Amino acid sequence: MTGQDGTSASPGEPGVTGDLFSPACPTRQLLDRIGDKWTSMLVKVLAEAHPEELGFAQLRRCAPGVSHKMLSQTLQSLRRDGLVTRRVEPAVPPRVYYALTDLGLSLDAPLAVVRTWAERHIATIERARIAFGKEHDRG
Amino acid sequence: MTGQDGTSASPGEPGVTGDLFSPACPTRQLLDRIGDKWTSMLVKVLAEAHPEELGFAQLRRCAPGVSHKMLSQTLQSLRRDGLVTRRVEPAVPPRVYYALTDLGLSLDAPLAVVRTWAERHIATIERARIAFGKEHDRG
DNA sequence: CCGGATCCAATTAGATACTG
DNA sequence: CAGTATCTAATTGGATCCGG
Repeated sequence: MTGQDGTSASPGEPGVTGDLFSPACPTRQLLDRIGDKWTSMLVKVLAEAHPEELGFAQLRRCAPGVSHKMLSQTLQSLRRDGLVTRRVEPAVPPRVYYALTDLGLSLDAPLAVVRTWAERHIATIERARIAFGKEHDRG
Repeated sequence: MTGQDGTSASPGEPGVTGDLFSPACPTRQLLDRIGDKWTSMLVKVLAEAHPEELGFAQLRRCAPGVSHKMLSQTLQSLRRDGLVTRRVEPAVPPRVYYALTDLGLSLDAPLAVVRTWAERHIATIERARIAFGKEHDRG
């Protein structure tokens, strides 16, 4: 599973590091998790609230369009990865509170960098899309 | 599309900005694109090669596991968004070369920040996963 | 109120085949 | 070799119900 690429890369090939790119690579898995539709949103919301905890229903309101199921599921993934904590208020009806761990909080900055890039360049990209569309219309 | 959240947020609610979170928001679309399985990988590969162009087959080798179809598709998306250029060598058999635009190149830094975070914390996260699993095993 | 389970619809990705 | 279309298999996400 190491250098066995078979082709042993022609001269023009850039550094095929082989670590980030193997499908089994844990970093890849992590990037998939991060790239998940709701993960970045929840991290942002929880980071802004930090160190305040947020209830399930609150989170739901903060992420318009998220279903009951997906929220539950995403939160569990985050919990599993040690990014958020979960606290159950022992009452009737029970309320459950979520917050970022230190690790989860540390993820917000990197994601913010990407968010900023997106906000900064979205206009350019939309223009590119329109231009691309026009280019495609006229055969 | 501005402040109309309906619920007018109870006091404990954090800043529901309402811009990033509406499903129709272009920044959201962009984040989805960025979070795509192959986008970040291709941007990295092309950024490392920059300003050298890479051929289709080369890209394929650099992204193990990507199918012919997905690579084609992802490259077209990137092209559509003005992140990569495409140059066709008029020969038989034809070769096609891809490279990042300035915009595409500028995306590499933000993504690198996330990659770095992932590489730096993957060990901790894997430990968390194992611990979480153990926690789950014993009822 | 929270969250897991089940069922079902919708989206997505791979394999194949065909065009330039 | 590069790219697209088509068909099909697998995955995902939403609605609903039930249990804690």
